[in-house]
Amino acid sequence: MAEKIRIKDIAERAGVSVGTVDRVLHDRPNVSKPAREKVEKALKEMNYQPNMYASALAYNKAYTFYVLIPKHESETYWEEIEEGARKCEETRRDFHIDVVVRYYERFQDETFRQQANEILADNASGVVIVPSQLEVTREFTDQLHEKDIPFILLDSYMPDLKPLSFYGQDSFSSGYFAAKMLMLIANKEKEILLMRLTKNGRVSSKQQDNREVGFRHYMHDHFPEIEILDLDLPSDGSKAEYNKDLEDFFAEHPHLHHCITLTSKAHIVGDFLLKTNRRDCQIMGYDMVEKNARNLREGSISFLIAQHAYMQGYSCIDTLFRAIVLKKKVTPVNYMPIELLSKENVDFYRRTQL
Amino acid sequence: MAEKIRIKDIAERAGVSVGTVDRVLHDRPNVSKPAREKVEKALKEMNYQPNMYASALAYNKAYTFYVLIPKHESETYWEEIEEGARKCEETRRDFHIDVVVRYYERFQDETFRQQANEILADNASGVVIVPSQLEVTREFTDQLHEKDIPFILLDSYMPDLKPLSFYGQDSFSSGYFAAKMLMLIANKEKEILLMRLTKNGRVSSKQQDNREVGFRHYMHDHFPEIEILDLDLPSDGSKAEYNKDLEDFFAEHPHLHHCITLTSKAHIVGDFLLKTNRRDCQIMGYDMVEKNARNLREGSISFLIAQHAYMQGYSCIDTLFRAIVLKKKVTPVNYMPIELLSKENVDFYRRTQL
DNA sequence: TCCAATAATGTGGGCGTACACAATATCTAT
DNA sequence: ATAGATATTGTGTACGCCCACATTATTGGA
Repeated sequence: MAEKIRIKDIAERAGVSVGTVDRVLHDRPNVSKPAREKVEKALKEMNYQPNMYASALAYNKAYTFYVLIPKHESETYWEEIEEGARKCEETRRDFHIDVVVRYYERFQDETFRQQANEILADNASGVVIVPSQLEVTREFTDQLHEKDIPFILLDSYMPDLKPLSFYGQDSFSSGYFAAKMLMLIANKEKEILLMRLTKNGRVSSKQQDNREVGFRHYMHDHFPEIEILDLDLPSDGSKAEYNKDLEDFFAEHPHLHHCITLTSKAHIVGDFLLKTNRRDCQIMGYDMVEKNARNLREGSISFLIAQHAYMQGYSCIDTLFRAIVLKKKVTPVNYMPIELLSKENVDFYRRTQL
Repeated sequence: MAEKIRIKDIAERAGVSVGTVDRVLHDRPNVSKPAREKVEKALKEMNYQPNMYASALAYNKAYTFYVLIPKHESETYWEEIEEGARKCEETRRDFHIDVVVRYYERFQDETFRQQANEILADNASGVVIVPSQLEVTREFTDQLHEKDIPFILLDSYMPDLKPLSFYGQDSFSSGYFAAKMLMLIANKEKEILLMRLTKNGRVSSKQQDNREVGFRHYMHDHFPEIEILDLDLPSDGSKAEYNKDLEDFFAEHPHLHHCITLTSKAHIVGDFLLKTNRRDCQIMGYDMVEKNARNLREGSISFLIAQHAYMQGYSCIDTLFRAIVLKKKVTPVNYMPIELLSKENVDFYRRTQL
């Protein structure tokens, strides 16, 4: 059974004191070459693994991790991420981990900058960032690099910024997969609807954009003859506006039977269909938020693609923890699973396996 | 921000010594009623949460968790479970957790009994059991109850045995879901093939059996006109035997285009189809083992249903750990997600999110 | 060669908790 | 009231590691 090797055992084997072993372990100065070599040899031979709990206890140091994400309402993808992060804070409580969440307004760079500056002023131990536009995000990460503060990118991958790690879904593959699934039920159609959320005429997130590329890619390769109709809804519209837009659209296209959105707002269409009693249209969308789950169970949404938002939030904080507190190496790029949910398996989709 | 409240702080607030607080915390005798009340009041008011790492350090006690599973080869569902359990052992190493895996032969009760007895003799702190037949399993769990050794059931749920917890997939729902997915691609068929693995003419596991119930249930409800052809292969057959049986079957049924198996052996059919160059037959099966993954990527398997075997092994050990070492409450029934894998999303299926 | 400066090494206290044991306080029977 | 038993409370040490400080060895300059 795996013997517990302590620093003391290493010291004895190497014929030095625990202080010297400690210096070697932490790469601190004032160790003679022969001593260092003896210790390193003993370390390797005995396969020393530090007891991280004793270590954390002795350090007795507090860490503050900041999370910078878009402002959001309840029952959203972002909220799930936040809850996952909070859960990790709780799990690691005994290591003195504090998680502070800060919000910025999408498309308002100033709010991003302001929050970024506050985080910099507060001397964070690490940061999780849901990127805004590349340039304004870079302003922030450059300063973080300067201050040697590790950060993780969440949701949107920008390798140029050299993050410690990335968590999110491969949007292209996810859109590609979504198309495949939609075509299992819609392969006989002449036209399908792609509902998008836009802000000032632009698609409202890089994720949505990339998913669309993957989606169209699949359609082009496998079903070039199917026409993809676009319907853009304002990302900050009201229920009434949405219903009017949808009403108009469906009036124009009475033979439409399949609709997909690459956002978490499938429930807008689902509610509309239920309300107007259209039972001959199937919908597909993203994210296991409560409103979507309800539609899925009732049958007004056929498929959802989920991405373990809760787990993403959890993993980001836990990765900062492992990198900064435990000083372990971490995986630089983490694509989350692309999961298909339907009425039949949605009840087994769980927040976390732990 | 969350202030760290220590036993010492509680002692001061309650006006007693740390020893008394310790006695209250561990429900040990020799505490006067007024003292106990003062301490409990302070505990509640200050919301004391023990530092489990300091606690583990002080306990300095070793725990041995046994895992009793069927004997298996590499690249199987069982092996993944074993690896997950090992991973958890490593993660919790600093708590002195040892995981010992024992194997029994399926359908040979004697081997199960023998391993069970050894585990009992070794004084396990906790046990994870993949159940054999109900009665022989009960013999074991009765003794565990008698010795107050907690155990977790894995894969097959037997509530009568009163386990501490259960991990596994809901087999009925999983078979039901499998049928739905198969019917997305096979809804125009007159007949489909259900390939089963049997031992002495009986289906070789309770899981497989229950999945079949769910599967047939869906078919009966939604596609009663489709004929389900059975083909039973021996669970311990050779590649040559399999190929011969399949050859015979396909000769008899030249118009068969869809095949499903509710076991992890879809790759047997996949390899056969590749080898005999039959490109017009689509397969569905279970479990993300390497052989299946290869077939999936090459296109000879269309869908797999996965159940996070690795995570199941991990969670079982971690649950024993949380219950026994940390003395926390644990969830009694844990159904794992029912996940759909296809060529397009298989690369993002990950062993663990942590 | 000797002393001061510096490099190398060793030692002890503390992190929060558990538990054995020492030190009191309370009670019972004489 | 007092010895002796028992119930209650307090204290000190250990767990493995980190780090400040004390101690010892080595070096270089006069």
